[in-house]
Amino acid sequence: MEPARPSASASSCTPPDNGADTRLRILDAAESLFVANGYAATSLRAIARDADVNLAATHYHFGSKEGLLSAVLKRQIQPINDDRLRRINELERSERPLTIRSILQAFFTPVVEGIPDTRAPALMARMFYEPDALIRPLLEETFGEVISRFQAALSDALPGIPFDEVRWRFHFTVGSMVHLLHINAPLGTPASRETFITGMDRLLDYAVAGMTQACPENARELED
Amino acid sequence: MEPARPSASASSCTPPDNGADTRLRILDAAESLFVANGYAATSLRAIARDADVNLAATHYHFGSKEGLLSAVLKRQIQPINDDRLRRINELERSERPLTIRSILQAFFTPVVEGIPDTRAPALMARMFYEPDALIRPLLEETFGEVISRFQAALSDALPGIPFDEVRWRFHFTVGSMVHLLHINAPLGTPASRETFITGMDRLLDYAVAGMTQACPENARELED
DNA sequence: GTCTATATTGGGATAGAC
DNA sequence: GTCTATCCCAATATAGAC
Repeated sequence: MEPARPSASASSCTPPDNGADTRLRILDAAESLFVANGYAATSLRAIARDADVNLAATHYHFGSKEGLLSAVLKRQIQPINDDRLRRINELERSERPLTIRSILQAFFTPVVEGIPDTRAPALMARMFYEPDALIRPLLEETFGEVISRFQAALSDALPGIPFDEVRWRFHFTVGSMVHLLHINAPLGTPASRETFITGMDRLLDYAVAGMTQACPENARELED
Repeated sequence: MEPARPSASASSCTPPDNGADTRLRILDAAESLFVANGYAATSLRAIARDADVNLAATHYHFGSKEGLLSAVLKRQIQPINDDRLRRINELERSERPLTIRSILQAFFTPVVEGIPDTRAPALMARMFYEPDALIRPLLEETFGEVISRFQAALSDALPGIPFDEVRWRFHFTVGSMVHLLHINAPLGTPASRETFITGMDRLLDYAVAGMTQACPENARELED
C-alpha cells in the first residue's frame, strides 16, 4: 500500500516520509486508541493496523506497549505542564500577591490552547484514572511538580486558610477539570471546540468560587 | 479445598453455603478486581481464582463477563441512587424552597453511608470513566434519572440562574465528587474512612460555594 | 528499518461427565 | 450446580530474512 519514496528525496530535506514517519504514525494511532478504549483494551495489533505499519515496527520503535504509552504521554502532557509552570513563574515575577483567578487561569489555559494539538485534553482525561499500575508512576512523575507548585501558589494567595484546606479545595478543582475533559472527549470524539471553551470558562468561575469560599472579596480581584 | 456441606443443612434455613454462596463469592471477587484493575484488565480466570470457584461457574451464573459486570454494578450502585431519589423526594415534601446545601447533601450522603457496604464508592469511581463501550449504556441507565432529577431540584432552588448554567455547575460538582472517590480508593485500598468523611464534608462546602456563586446569601441557609 | 513467521501465553466461552 | 477438559482466538514479543 505504501509506495517507496524516490531515493532522491532521502536526503535531510523537508519531506520526512521514509523512516521517522513510521514512528509518528504509530504515536498518532496509539494516542487515538488509548483515548477511545483505554490502555488495557487497546492492542498493539490494532495500533499497527490503524497506523498502517507492521506489528513488529511497534516493538522496534518503542520496545514494548508500556514504552509506547510512555512516549504518547510525554509527547502530549509534558508540554501542557511545562506551559503551566512557565505561566505561574512569570505570574509571580510580575505581580504579588496573586489572585486565585489568575493562578487558576495559569492552570487551565494551557489545557485549552491545544498544545501541541487538540487531542491532548482527551488523552489527559483518559489517562488520569487509568487503573493500570504502570501508569501511576508515570502520572505522578508527570503531574507531581505542577500540583505542588500550584498548591503553594494558592496557599500564598489564601493567607487565612490552612494549607490542608487549600489542598482539598484544589483537589476538587482538579476533579472538576478532569470531569470536563472527559465529557467533551469521552469516546474519541473530536471535542467540539466551542462547547469545550464554554465549559472551561464556566469552570473557572466555579473553581474560583469554591477556592475562595468565605472570602468572596478575593473572588473577582482580577475582573477589571 | 471446599468441603461438601452436610445434607442436613441443605434445607431452606439460614446457612446458605451450598449453592447461592458461589454466586456471592464471584460477585465479591469480581468487584474487588474491577475496582483494582479495571474491567478490561480483569480476567474471568482471575475472578474465579480469587473467588475459589471454577471458571465455568462464572459463565453458569452470569452468562458472560459483561453480565457479571452488570450484576456487580447493579448490586452496589443502584441502592445508592435509590437512596438519593428517596431523599430528594422526601425533602421536597417537607420543605420548600430547598436550599442548595440540603439538595447536595441528599446527593452526597448516600455515597458516604456505605450502602450496602464500603466498597461501593470505590466501584462507583472506577466505573465512572471506564472506556469500555459496553459500560456507557449501563451507566446512563443507572445515573440518568438521578442526574436529571437533581438538576431540576437545583434549578428550582436557583431561580435567577439559567438552567444551562445550573447544569454546568452540577457537572463540575459531580466531577469533584468522583475525583474524591478516586483518591480515597485508587487501587483497591480500603479507603480510610475518616479521611473520606473529612473529604466529603469539605466537598459539600466547596460545591455549595460553586453552585451558589454570585448569590452567597443562599450558601448557608441551612446552617442553623 | 521493515517485513514474515512464529513462539508463548492467556483470554472468553462451551461441551459433557458427574 | 459444579467440575474437567478443550475449542478457538487474540495477545505480546521475538527471530531472522531482506
